[in-house]
Amino acid sequence: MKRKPSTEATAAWIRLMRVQSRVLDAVEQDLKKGGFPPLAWYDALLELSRAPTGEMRPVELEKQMLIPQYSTSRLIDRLVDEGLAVRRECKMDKRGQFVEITETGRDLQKKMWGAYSAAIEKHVGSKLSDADALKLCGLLDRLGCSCGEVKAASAAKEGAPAR
Amino acid sequence: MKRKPSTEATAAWIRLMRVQSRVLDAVEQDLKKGGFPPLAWYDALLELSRAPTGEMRPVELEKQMLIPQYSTSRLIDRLVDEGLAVRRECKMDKRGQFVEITETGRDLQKKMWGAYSAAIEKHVGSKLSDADALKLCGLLDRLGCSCGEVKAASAAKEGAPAR
DNA sequence: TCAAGATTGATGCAGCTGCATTTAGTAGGC
DNA sequence: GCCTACTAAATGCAGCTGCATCAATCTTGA
Repeated sequence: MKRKPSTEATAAWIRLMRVQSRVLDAVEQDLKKGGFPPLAWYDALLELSRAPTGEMRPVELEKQMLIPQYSTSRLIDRLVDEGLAVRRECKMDKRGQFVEITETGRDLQKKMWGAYSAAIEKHVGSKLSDADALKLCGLLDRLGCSCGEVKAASAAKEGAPAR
Repeated sequence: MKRKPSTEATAAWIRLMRVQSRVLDAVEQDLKKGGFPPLAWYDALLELSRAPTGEMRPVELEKQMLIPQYSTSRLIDRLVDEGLAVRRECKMDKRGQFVEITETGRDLQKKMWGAYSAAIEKHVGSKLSDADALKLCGLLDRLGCSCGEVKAASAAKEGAPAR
């Protein structure tokens, strides 16, 4: 069971870890400089804003964002504290609730997309041709442990979820 | 300044974030199941074990691992608490110190490499041919914000640093 | 020689994560 | 109806991260 990975695989692993961390840091840093909250907030706001009614069950949000339950719970807390979302009771299921994005929340999501998209362009787009970006996608997808595909189209218009 | 990135670049960004997080999780999970400490500990032990004298200044460790100063300081605390390293005073510079890996530390590093390398093979190696792994390296390197190259050779023999 | 500035390492604080547990409500079987 | 099993969400605790700051020491230059 030992010394199995090839040097190539190991090198790919190292780069995957290093480069992701560098690029993520750079993007988060750019957002912070713009006075914006962390990326996770953006992801949540984006999901909420995409919901046809503007509201979602925490459970759904959790599935969309691929983060654990407690994490969702606390993220919602923070959004609500900042007035970016509100909790609504769920009459069909009294255990549950709905989370609805506010106008402030929608505004912030849009403003963040400006800074966020600029950061993606700066730290990814400008360093890779479209063809190479596609190649990278293809290779990365093969590593994705059967993680559902992300349609490029869905990300293109209004924002991109991370994680 | 808005809506700049191509859909290809955005898709690459999303996958970079998602896949890295999945793969890292999977590897960390495997290590945890084996009863081992987190990857960061491994990285530190590896750097220390590679030092010709078995000891390093925290500042050097910091530079090697590309983590912030306070993070190094606390990581060393934990290693020392667990008997994996010891602090030694530095006579040339009384502000500073040396950190030396213990035999226990060396043993742990070696044992961890068994589990770690198996995890790399399982989650990366087995999903990519060597040629594709190299392609992936090439593409990722272009995103690396002038981060120093990692020689494949240095990683091959005894372990691979993350981050 | 001595003050100003840089460097080394530690630490208090706040926020976030994971884990386990708790609380509350639902649903199914009998 | 009532007991059990399940699901939705919240929360207490520990550990880790980032940020700012601190104390101690070293270096430099006038």
